[in-house]
Amino acid sequence: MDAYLDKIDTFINHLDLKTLAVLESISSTKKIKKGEYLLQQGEICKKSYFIEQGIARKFYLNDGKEITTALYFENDIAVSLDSYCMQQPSREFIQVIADSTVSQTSFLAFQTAKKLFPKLIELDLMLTEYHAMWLETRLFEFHTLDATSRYIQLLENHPHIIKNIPLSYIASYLGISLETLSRIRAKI
Amino acid sequence: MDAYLDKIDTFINHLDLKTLAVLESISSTKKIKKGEYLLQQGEICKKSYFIEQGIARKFYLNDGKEITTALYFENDIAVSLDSYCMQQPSREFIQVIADSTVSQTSFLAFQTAKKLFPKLIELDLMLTEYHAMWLETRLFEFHTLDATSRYIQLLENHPHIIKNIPLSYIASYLGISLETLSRIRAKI
DNA sequence: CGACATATTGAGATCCATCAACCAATGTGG
DNA sequence: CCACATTGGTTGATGGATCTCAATATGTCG
Repeated sequence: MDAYLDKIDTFINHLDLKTLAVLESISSTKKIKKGEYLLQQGEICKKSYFIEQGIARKFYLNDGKEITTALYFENDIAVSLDSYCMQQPSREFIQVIADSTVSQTSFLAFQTAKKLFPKLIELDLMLTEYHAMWLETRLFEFHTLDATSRYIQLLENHPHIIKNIPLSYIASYLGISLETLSRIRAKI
Repeated sequence: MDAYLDKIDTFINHLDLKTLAVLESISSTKKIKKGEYLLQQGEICKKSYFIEQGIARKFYLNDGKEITTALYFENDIAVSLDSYCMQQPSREFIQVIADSTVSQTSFLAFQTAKKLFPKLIELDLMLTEYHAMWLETRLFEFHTLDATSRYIQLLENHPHIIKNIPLSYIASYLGISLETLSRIRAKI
């Protein structure tokens, strides 16, 4: 799947200057402090957030408990997919959990830009495909791996996660309790 | 999310005649007998399969056990996403589990057609977005619901499934054992 | 230092998988 | 048409993985 990221990268680097300029013009960089929210539950996700630097997480509330569904690092794009695609209120929160710099792009501006610069539709498609493949990988892990294996998998693929993120977020991202994760770590 | 399907439907119905004709020309309808495979593990997924009539499932082998990852009915599109997008060997099988009629579209032909008829890229994007949202829903269920709730959820959203599909497939689709599913059914 | 978030550890309960036996329906070859 | 295999489903007993509740540490930051 990294190959696909490369493909996307190459695609962007080969965009004509006008298209690149438009992309630039509809994005703006912003510094966000740890703990602040990019998106609140109930809001419509009107922007996509490219993490230039820092960490963010996406989560929702279930019976008052926070369930972390995604963790974002440098070069990841954070959106609440259904809210973004359908422009409906979001069930999810997106929160920055370390001081960060994000480049945000308005959904509407991007829609307009896509009409004028069709290459951007292709880009959107590739990004969405990548995200869908990532979701399938994650489902695969829930389907086949037990808690310990899921954690090891995470360790191997994203070693930086453990150093920077509270265990409680990681545990809920893995779909296990904080205590179980702690025990898993003690055992390894 | 049904609203999004409607949107896609509307989009297709408003395509210009030429684009529709191209879409038609690169697709072909085929009858498939129960048990036959649309895609085998190791093959590259070179086609997408629109189920006009019948039932199919997607699964992979894990330690020799079949894990069903998707169930397809009328109007669903079956592909092995990563194999299709990246044109790499598939980990998954796609098997027809009832006599079916499918309309298959070649990946390559579709790629070519998209170059000539950009509306098709938009269509592809919408379909991919829909699929990604579906995956998120499924992940949500694995994350928050226990076996019984997942089954009930399935019952409510897809009552036709239970009538037509062996319990063993449903169980593995839900990520539980056949026996557990049987007990859940007895209890409800 | 005190306060509050973060992490570890223990004990008991619960969910679910596994193994194994069994039943019912369907189909197949002789 | 019968004997038997095959497939799909149920049921019981047991063990393991993981959750929950609760107590106790270990930060970390004003």
